[in-house]
Amino acid sequence: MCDNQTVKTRFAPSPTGFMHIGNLRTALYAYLLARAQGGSFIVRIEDTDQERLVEGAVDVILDTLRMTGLSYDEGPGVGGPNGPYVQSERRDIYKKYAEQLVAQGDAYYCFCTQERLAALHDEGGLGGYDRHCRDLSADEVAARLQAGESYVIRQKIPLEGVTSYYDEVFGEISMENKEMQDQILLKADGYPTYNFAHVVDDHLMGITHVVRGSEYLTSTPKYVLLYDAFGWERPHYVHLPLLMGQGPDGKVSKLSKRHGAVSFQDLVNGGYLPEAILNYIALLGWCPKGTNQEIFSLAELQQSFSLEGVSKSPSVFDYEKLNWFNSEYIKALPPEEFAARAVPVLADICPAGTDLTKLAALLHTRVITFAEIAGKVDFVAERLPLDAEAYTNKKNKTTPELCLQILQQVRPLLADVADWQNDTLFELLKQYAADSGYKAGAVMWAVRIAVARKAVTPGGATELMEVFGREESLSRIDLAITELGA
RNA sequence: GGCACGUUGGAGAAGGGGCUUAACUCACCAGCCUUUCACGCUGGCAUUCACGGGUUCGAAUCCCGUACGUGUCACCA
Repeated sequence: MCDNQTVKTRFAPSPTGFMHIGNLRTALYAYLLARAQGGSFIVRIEDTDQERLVEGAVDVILDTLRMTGLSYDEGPGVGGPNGPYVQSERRDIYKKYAEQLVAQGDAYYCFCTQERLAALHDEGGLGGYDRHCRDLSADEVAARLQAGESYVIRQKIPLEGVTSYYDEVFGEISMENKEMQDQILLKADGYPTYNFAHVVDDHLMGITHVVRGSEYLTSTPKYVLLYDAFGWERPHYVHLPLLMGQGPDGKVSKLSKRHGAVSFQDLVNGGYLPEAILNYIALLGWCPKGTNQEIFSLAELQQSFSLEGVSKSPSVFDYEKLNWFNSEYIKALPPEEFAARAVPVLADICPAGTDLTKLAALLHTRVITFAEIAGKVDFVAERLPLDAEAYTNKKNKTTPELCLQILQQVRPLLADVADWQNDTLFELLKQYAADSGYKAGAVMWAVRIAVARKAVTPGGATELMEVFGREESLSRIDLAITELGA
């Protein structure tokens, strides 16, 4: 074990084009584990699958880390003493180590064709590779290599015995060697597989804690065998419970696209704040000790994070709870900041003369995501078609007829208001209600419906009039009177 | 199918032999506040910890089995 070293973790994503939320959480935990103890955190790009390369995918990953504040000490863009940090640029390294393993007798050349492998799979089913080339003679191997035959290098797994390792969250994990395949280390195209490359790199880069999803829990014995074969010190393993999604049928499975927006960028585009997303996923599979706190900044997470709080059981990603976090973060935004983000959106859809700052203020406590804004102010952007029945309200006992009357009486009063402000308007209507004997609620209802032309609005009658401004407000009331009168 | 891991309310979860008549949060429901909605506030929401045995004076907590779920068995990571 390596207790005296400082912790060094890594995030090693494949550039697949988007940042899966589960991946982000893995990155977060790896980051937190290192930072909580003053250790370092590095990023490595695992692009050994040439067929799955996606243009610009690395930038997506790096942008996400930047937006979430997960800073790294070594990696693409920042460099470091253990580079390069992109696996496709390290091919010579893997080849060298793979050959070393062959020389030691812990790996072997395999010349089996893909067709043979496929046939094996078709007939036998679940047996896997039959180790056909495991015991080829040295001469035969040399000859076939000489002849230029295509080959891969496979790991020579012991036929008997048990391999176990200790996982920091799941505990002791044991696996019978006979359950393991002689997995491919080096592919025919010269690239290493994940199974091999990550072991070599983690060792060379000095990684002390391997943090990754629990889908690797049962393949880790194979990796441990590799460390042992090289005589390298094994790292600590930290497998994280899976992130699940719940389908419409109620069934849960590994969170994937069929469950909706599952990438960081999808969520951001959906109006979620990076801090809210990060905060939420931090709590999926981890719970702080001795506190019920739920709102955490990245800095606070760094302070509180520890492995003991990591759970073993998978957790279901819940958009409702994410919504709650997001609305909390939005409410916590200073008004100016909220306005700075909302006003540009509003400016695009609202007519000139609208008080956008006031509108933004009304929206501040009523919005769950920024993406919702447009839908909430549609009534400002245009005069919505309005059914007279909208004037009927049970609680305030209003009817279209009553509202017409109120509007007709209130309209000249409003026209005389010099100071077109919420407070002034509100006092005026209240006074009118007192004078006329109508319930204040009824008056407000009539005016609000007339002005907004919508049943549910962000803000009350006079708040909305302030947003609309005098001219538009009176004009809308006139329209309402005409419509109700007809 | 083999192997591995998991199982506390609709979701996230605390609790890890007596302090639990099982915290807290989301969702949901009811009420209050109120210029609709939202915000905010108050209260409700598992007599029970997948099930069955066992250990113990005592179990959600320890042991065994069963069921269910998920993951994994690629020249993908």
